[in-house]
This record gives sequence, structure tokens and C-alpha cells, in this order.
Amino acid sequence: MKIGDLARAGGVSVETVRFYQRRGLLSEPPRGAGVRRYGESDLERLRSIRAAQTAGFSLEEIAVLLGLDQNDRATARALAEARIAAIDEKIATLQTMRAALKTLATDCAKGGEGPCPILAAFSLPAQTGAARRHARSRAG
Amino acid sequence: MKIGDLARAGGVSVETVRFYQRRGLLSEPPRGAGVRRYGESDLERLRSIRAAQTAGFSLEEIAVLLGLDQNDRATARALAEARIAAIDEKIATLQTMRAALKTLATDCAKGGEGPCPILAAFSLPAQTGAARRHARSRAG
DNA sequence: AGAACTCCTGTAGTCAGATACGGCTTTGTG
DNA sequence: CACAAAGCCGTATCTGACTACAGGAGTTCT
Repeated sequence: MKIGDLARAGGVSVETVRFYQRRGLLSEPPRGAGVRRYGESDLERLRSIRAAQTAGFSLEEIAVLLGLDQNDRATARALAEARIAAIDEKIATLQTMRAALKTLATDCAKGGEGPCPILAAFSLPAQTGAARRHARSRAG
Repeated sequence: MKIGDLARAGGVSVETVRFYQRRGLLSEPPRGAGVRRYGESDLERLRSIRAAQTAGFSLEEIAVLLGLDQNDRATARALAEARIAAIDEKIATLQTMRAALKTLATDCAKGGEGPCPILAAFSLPAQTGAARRHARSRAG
């Protein structure tokens, strides 16, 4: 396999493969006629990286995982538990956000008089024309 | 109030206030002898921005919210609903991650023979010494 | 043989949301 | 009045995970 084949098989771009090599996540295989030749094990490794990524590990954590002895359960478990704790925290934050927004959206949908509850919740005051124009040109 | 007072009261840094001004989220108040003088409304506005941020809105979305008419419920609600949908998606992803990791961590804790289930799950193969050294020096 | 493609290396740019820095003017305190 | 703290302005830097591009070499198709 050449780099393009590996990238396609692993569902990433050629640039990403090279990026992983620079990070030391993928090792550089031997070359045939100046071009890197990859084997099945490289593909497995690439897929492992993506799998660990979808589990929420950062590339730096994956580098650690990759360097671990297969029997080093303590370290692997510590990493997994830390990841779980971080995930729990994120979920809690998101659920709080969600609940607050849901209430506002529901109240807004109910109609009733007065200003929109969403805008009122953030009590967004009026803005100068100059700042609005500025904001639009940046947002555009 | 000068910029430092505003920043302290709003729980952000001076640089952040200036950053928001550049983005048009905060308008620039009149100056007294070359120095910007802020009022209560500026502080309220700054707090509104932070409140909207903790609800998950990006600065760009907040800029839109800021430019909205107080009675434009349709737009405000659409923004809120979009935010809720995005949050739901994130939560679902995180819960999937979490469940997978939890299973692995539990299995790992159980002990038993063979390699660590966490490492095995990502089927992380052995690595060349060169790549490992590289990874360590980057991670260091 | 020529076009089109893929590969190589190295460097630089992207996104968001800040954060930091240098160099200068203004403000507040002893 | 001296001196430090705070303000001002413009620009550069940070994080993480890529993504893009320049410019050259090798390969494959027609």
C-alpha cells in the first residue's frame, strides 16, 4: 500500500496520515523506490487511533496508550477513568445548558405578550448602530 | 468605570473586554481624557454575553442575538432550538463514548488473565522503538 | 512523449476564543 | 514632581487536530 491507499482504507486524508507520522502515532514504514510502503499492521494501527479518538482520547493520550505495555492495566485504567470523569463533567454541563434553553424556548413558543423570553433571559439591551454594523461585517 | 473595573465586575480579563469590543459585542463607550468610561449598561451587557455563552452560544451567534429586535421571537426561538439540537447530539455522542469506556474499565478492573481489555479494545499493536521515542519527545 | 496523477519535504494557514506583549500615554499616590 | 499602575493600540501567540500549498520527483495512462 502507498500512502493514498492507506489513507482511503483508514478513512482519513493523506495529510492526516503524514500528520500522525510527524506526531509519532504512526511509524514510517520502509520505502520502495523512494515511496513509503505500508502493510496491514499500519492500517490496523491507523484504525486503532481513530477508534481511540472516537472514545474521546486526545492524540496526546493516544500516544501514551500506544507506548504502554499490553499488561499495564493500572495506567490504562487510570486513563480510561480520567476520560470517563471528563465526559461526565461535559455531559452535566450540557444538560444544564439544555434544560435552561428548553425552558426558554417553550416559554417563547407559548406566545403571550411582552418581549421574547429568550432575549429577555439574557437581558440583551439595545446596541448602537456603529457596533451593530461592526458586528454584521465580522459575522458576514 | 474604567476598563479594569468593568473587567473585574464582569469576571473577565481586560484583554477579553477589548476582544469583545473588536468583535462588536461590546460597543466602545465615550471617553474622558482618552480613557474609555463605562456605565452600568455596559456591565449588564457584558454579563449578558457571558450568560449566553454558558448557554452554549458562540460569539457569532451572540452577535446575531444582540442585533435582534426584542420582539423577533421567531429568530430567537430558531437559534435556541438549533442550539438544543446541537447539544442533544453532543450529549448522545458523549454517552456512547462513556458507555464503551465504562465497560472496558470495569472489565479491566475485574482482573483475569490476558492483556488489558482497554488496550485490546483499541487493539493497539506494538510499536517500533524509533516511533516510541519520537512520541515521547513530542508528548513530553 | 506528454498529461495527469501521486508522492516527497517543509512550511504555513485554519478555526474559536481568548491571552500576551511591546511601546507609548494617562492617571493616581506619596 | 517622580514613579508605578493602569489604559491604549496593534500585532503576535496559544491550543488541538488538522488542512493547504509550494515546488520538485517519480509513476501511470494514452
